[in-house]
Amino acid sequence: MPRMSEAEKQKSHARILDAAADLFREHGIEATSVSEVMKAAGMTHGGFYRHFTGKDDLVAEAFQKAVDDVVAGMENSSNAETREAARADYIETYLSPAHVTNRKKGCPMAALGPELIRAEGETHRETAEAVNRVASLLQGGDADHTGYARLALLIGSVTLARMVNDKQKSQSILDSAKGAITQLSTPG
Amino acid sequence: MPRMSEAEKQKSHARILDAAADLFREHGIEATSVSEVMKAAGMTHGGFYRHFTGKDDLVAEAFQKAVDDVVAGMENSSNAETREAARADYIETYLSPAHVTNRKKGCPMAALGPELIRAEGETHRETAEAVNRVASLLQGGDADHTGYARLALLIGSVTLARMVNDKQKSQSILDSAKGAITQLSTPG
DNA sequence: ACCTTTAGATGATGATTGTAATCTATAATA
DNA sequence: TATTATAGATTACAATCATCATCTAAAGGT
Repeated sequence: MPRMSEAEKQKSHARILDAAADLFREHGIEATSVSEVMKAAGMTHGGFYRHFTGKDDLVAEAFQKAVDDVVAGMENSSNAETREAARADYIETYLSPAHVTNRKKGCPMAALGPELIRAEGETHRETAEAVNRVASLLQGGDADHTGYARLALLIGSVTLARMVNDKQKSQSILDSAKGAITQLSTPG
Repeated sequence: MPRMSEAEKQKSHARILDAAADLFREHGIEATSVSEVMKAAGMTHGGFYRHFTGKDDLVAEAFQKAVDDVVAGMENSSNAETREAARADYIETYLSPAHVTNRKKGCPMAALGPELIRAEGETHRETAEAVNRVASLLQGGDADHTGYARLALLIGSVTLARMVNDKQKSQSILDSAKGAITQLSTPG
């Protein structure tokens, strides 16, 4: 069928990236094959290497995209009058049952964290950068240093809520996190 | 070379389990092959199925063992005069640079959480149980419901500290977690 | 002492993996 | 319009995977 316009190639590229970001978050990076990704993107595996140098390259780009989407979603939050309101919105969404269930569209750090730790090169650098980027978005002001703790609480809670696989207990975990995260802001 | 006494068989079984628990935590479950585990245990891959029905079985047993070790380590903590002191010890150890570095002997929930979420059957049940068991050990009294939040903070913080791969930032994350976890006890 | 049982070794199984060479149809260029 | 460059399809590759059949040697019961 090829060849196609430059714009269409970019569309293919984006489709591969979207499929990869979803599949990686849902089934893990190691458990997802290149051909699964390509099939989900509506292509066969052969064309993959016209877009990426290898699977590692795909992982790096897909993770970056997932993080960008999450950050963008927070920055132009619907009713983000103040930055503080946007932050509260984000936390509310993060600690929702929907986020616990919908892994493939959820936080890439929570889904892939431990797997990314073992990554090297570009992926590794991006991982570290993503942590710092999101943590700084979560902290209150310059004097506030709770960004890391907030992010840790979010990531840890969603992970635990997914591990218990019991709606009621899952909700208890989310509630516990909500209660805790408010305590972190007010200086003790 | 076989056959050996029942006691020696159990020793082999334990060696396989130890090797698996280490390798899974260090490289992940999917990324670790049965023959890698057997080689680390000092055997060839063929004998594996005399001990386990399959890899899933191994995962379940190895995870259980890792959790048991962690819990036991907390319960007979060296200077565990009060239960509260043991808890404080555990948190201190958990939020140490050594724990961040030494993945293969660290918390199995932090290392394998997202991978275990996708597990089924026995492993899945054990995962849920482990969360509840450790969370209840972490909470103060009956009136205290911060166990989940504390555990989430621990798991999330070690994960983040491992993701940044920068000693200084890693330490900042641990410090942030220590500051946060003390705030969780005192009723706001 | 003989026989049965079995832990672990050896080797083969078929499936799946990441990567690459080759093909082909078409869009861009001249 | 004829040529060229290339996105994606097809097919092939060697490696690795989990699992299993078979072989072996030695331990335990008789």
